Amino acid sequence: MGKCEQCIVREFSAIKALNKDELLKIADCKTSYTVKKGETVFDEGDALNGIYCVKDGICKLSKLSDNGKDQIVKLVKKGELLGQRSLISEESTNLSAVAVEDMQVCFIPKQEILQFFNENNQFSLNMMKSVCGDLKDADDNMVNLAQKTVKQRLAETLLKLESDFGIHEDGSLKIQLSREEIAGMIGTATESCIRLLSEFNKEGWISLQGKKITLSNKRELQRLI
Amino acid sequence: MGKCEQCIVREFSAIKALNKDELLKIADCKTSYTVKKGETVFDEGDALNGIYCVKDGICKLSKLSDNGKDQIVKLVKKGELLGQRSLISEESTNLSAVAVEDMQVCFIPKQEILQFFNENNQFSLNMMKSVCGDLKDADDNMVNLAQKTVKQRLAETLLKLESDFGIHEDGSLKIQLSREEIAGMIGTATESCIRLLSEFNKEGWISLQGKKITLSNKRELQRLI
DNA sequence: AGTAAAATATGATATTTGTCATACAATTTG
DNA sequence: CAAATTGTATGACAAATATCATATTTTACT
Repeated sequence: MGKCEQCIVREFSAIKALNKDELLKIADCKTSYTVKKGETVFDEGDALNGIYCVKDGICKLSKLSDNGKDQIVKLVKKGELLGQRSLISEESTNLSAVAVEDMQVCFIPKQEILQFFNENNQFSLNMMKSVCGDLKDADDNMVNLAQKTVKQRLAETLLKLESDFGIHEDGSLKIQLSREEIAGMIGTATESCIRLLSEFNKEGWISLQGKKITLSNKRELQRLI
Repeated sequence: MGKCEQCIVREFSAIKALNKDELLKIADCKTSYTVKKGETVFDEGDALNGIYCVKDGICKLSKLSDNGKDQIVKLVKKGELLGQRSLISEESTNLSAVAVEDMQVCFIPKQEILQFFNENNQFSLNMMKSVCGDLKDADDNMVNLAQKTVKQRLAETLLKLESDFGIHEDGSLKIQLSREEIAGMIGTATESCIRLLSEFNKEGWISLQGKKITLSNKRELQRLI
């Protein structure tokens, strides 16, 4: 079993507030495993018995709408935690978590976390900050969905994907999402998303090579927003 | 200065975790005042030096979009706190708070709250739960904005206004919002909102008498969603 | 490699929603 | 109380977006 003390992503979440002893306690009770691209970490409505620490990879948090479409609420990357809201609220999850690329995750049982809440104020405060950050993002997203056009949202999402997840040496976005997933992020029909990507491509703002997307004119994309 | 110990809304928020002494401390440093309908509690971008406890009345939390429209993110009522996110994140507010009806609010300085975070775990936990509740609502809202039609969102909003704020003896919604505000909640143009309200009225699902709205066929409204 | 399945692309069309114009009603103000 | 302002209502039209149909390309699978 890996030592949390030496885990690279230790510093990226509320966990950074834990001391040596506390980290040893986690290392002792955690379960590490791999989640392949497309596999589910948890499903909407599941009762979680703990939280997940994402050691590597990316997953999407999404919610199935009545019309059968999956709305992506957030992309979670290396270093972040999964399932805090559900644990804190003592409710089943309201979102599904599905790997967008192969992941390594560690599951930490509920009771450990609850104990840290009681014993380590900085841990609680960090967790609060993290949830507050999510809330701010969600509010911003709401305003975008309500008030901006699909075109604007697509441009904004592309820029955000680049700044959040970076680019390959060839300049293309590191994160690879299907057209359907991108549509699910911006809240539109898959066909509309494809159509607009084609349009952006024709305008020369982006270039498409299969699934690869390269932002070739960020200034113009920015101007759209 | 009023005693927080005897305040009716004490039980409705994270504050319920505070003991007698802690309540006395708040009572000692808080500032109570009135905010008239239409007046601002704080503006987007303001740096807050504390949080507000809503003793009476309702306010809207909204964000101004680039297109000049105000998107309402949440309605805050009696008993709830205002400005927690900003305080916890140590950031300026991302939302404006404007009274929808006359309010009585108490301002509690930042340092008091931060001290409670350090000394009272249950208070921290309650606050976390409250923020998590907001996050869940925001996620649900995002999905609705992204995947449902304006008609569905209007029906849902009307039903929610009734269940959250109740009705008068004559059956009409207790909370009175302008058409523009309702439009700002569901994320649509004011004219579209007015048009749909007229349509609902003609269908006999609601009845309109001036600003008063009565839900006369909730089953049909529910069916729309 | 060859076939099936899935993802991407694009056209045609329908529907939804926004915008602009204008009228009317209600409310505020002097 | 009258005038002015603001809010509500409705029509006509334009724009944005969804839906359905159908290719085409890519990927997955023996």
